[in-house]
Amino acid sequence: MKIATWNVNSLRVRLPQLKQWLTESPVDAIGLQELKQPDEDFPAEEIDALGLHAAWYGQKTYNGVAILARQPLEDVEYGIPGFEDPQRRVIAATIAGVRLINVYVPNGQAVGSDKYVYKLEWLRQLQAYVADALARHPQLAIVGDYNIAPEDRDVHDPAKWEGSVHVSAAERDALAELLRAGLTDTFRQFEQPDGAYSWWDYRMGAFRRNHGLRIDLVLASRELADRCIGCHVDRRPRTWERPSDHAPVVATFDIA
DNA sequence: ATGGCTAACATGGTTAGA
Repeated sequence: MKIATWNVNSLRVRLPQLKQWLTESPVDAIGLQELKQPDEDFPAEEIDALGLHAAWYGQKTYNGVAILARQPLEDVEYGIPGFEDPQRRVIAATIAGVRLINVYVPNGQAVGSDKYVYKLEWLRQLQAYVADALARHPQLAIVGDYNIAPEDRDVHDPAKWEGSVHVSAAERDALAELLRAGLTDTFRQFEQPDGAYSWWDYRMGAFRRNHGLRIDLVLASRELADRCIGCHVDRRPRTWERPSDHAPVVATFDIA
């Protein structure tokens, strides 16, 4: 079973690339972030034509998340229960017995800003949600754009980024808390090349120079992590015409 | 050099992303 995550940065613009990538690199399930479109614009027919089931939770202009899967989606949940949040950033579903939560963690803009405060509060809400989900679902994967680089090796120039948003201690602590609760960063279960990132700024030739961050993650519960047999970033779509600034990340599990 | 690019909304220039 292959589970992927991809921040498409506008599903309207990126639909052709999504279709191409899913055709070339079939996965069993994928979490998409930053749809940037209202629910009524979701390309349901085109996704159906790919042979995929889907659930989506969008909004105009900003945010928006979706799950696509080969098998039907069961027990779809929208947002974090009990957390009133006008920003649509979370969707969950069960696929072939695996619980999949797809998240678009707030950017945070700058340390100390209102958006940073919101990001940290949002992460606290996510921690509680995840603790509950882990208790209910032994086979749990939480994929998405975390907007946090877990460690300095996930940052192209740690000295330049030190203390700033995406790497600050409070953000990394929040992510570490998720891992302590019983999740594994599947990417780090395996030997990886240096400079493996999942996002590169559109500016400054950042992709060409590999000036990136690894902020898109596939986290897995113990039971699922034990069956994980690989995880990689697929940089190819970042080389295509009019790319998303994020690349897809794919984890493979030894499950039917 | 604190910008550089891209997308949405708008239909020029602002907001947001990371």
